[in-house]
Amino acid sequence: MKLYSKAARHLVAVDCIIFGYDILEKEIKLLLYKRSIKPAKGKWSLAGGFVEDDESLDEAAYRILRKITGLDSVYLKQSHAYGDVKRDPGDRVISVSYFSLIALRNIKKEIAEKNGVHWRSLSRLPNLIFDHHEMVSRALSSLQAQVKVNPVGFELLPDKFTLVQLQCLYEAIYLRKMDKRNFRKKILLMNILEKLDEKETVTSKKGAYYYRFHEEKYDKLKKSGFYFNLDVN
Amino acid sequence: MKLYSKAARHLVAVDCIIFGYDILEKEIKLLLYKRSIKPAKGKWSLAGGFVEDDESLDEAAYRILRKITGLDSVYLKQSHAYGDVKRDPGDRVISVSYFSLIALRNIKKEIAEKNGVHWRSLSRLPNLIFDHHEMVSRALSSLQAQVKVNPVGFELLPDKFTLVQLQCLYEAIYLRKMDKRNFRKKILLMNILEKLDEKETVTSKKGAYYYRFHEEKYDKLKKSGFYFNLDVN
DNA sequence: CCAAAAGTGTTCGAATTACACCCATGA
DNA sequence: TCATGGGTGTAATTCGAACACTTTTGG
Repeated sequence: MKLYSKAARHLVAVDCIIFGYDILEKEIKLLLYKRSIKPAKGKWSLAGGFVEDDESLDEAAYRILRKITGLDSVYLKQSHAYGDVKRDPGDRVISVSYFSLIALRNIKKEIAEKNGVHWRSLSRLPNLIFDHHEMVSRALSSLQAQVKVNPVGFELLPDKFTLVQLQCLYEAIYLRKMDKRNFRKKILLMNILEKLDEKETVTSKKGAYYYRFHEEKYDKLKKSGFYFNLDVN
Repeated sequence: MKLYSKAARHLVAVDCIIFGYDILEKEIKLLLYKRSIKPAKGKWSLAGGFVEDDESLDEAAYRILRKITGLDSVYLKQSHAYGDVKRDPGDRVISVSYFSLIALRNIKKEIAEKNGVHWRSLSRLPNLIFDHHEMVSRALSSLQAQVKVNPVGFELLPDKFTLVQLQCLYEAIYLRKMDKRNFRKKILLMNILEKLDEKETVTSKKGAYYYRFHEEKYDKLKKSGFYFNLDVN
């Protein structure tokens, strides 16, 4: 049905802020690519695309994410809608931003490189087109708020990770150091991690035990009124 | 410029979740109106409208708010974008929701009634069209999160208010009772309220002192690293 | 004088912070 | 054997929760 025929129609895009965590460099990275169309062709940009007639906003975001990363089931959350009339010099485009968390290693290199995408450290971003910097900083705030209150940080890590790695991830997200003993105490007391027998022996001689996020435990706890909260000095 | 000529164009609307606080009934109310166009003509709806070519999303939301309430400078914050293909049976419409806080008394009755709008208690809402219920519940969550961390609750009260009124407002937002002594202790210790000499003597014989939100104090404190936090048992 | 609402402090327990040394191991 | 990173516990403090009586005054 087309009952609103007189109203204006707009180009609507989605832009994806794709966060990854580099476990070696201990840095949050962003997936950027060099824009292939005019205007601002060749400039650094978030991954984005126009919303089609037959897809929802969420579906559009997934489509773009899948196309660029080759990944299927990833954490994806709407962040904010940007609607300034002149935000895109190419035309009036309303854009809804999404942020996504992916484990760096999972991304298929070939697909990524074929699409001309690159991981760039959050702390040394190049200039981005349009209002993409604003999108990033808003998404980072959302990310910081999210990981405090939901166990989504694990999305950025491999299945098996050490407590040191987990802490480094949180430090990278919050841009500050945390106390090792307090951090470990808090996360372990939650009882949502499973300690494995295996050790990670690359970064230290002694080796650090691997842990795994135990989703069933977490779901059960959550149902019985438990709230994840990882907020340490 | 029109550089993206091949992409699909969409109707984009904004819908406003307008919260008011009824200081007498101690209830949060929502400004609803009876839809005047097909489909769902005559059904209860949020205040909304299509985004024009020459206005941003924020501007569109302000325009609608102004038209419906006659008010100019109100608290308005983007909440979420809704993009399901079939969310509106009239046509494919992408809608960005905004929530707004206004002091009930400020609204100009004539304008409101001329527009056929009505305040409805949040706890006994009628059926709303489309996905407007979801918009409301998401906006309520945002409101709850906001008033915890920012002094925006005052937007829902008159300039002068008593501590009892402030507490009742918080209780209405959180849907639970709070401890009187702890509440007062916490808000007063923040040192962002100004106690007036005047008393409110309608609801009690003794009378309750009026307070005012002292914005300058708050701004100063905020600059020096203070964080508003009103989270009481 | 009494009903009704405003106003006021203290105690207890839990959570958060601060803090420094031993352990295991490969080179 | 020693350098490197992993792992651990306790004391002090702060913060949040629970809780009940006095005050004022109009009718």
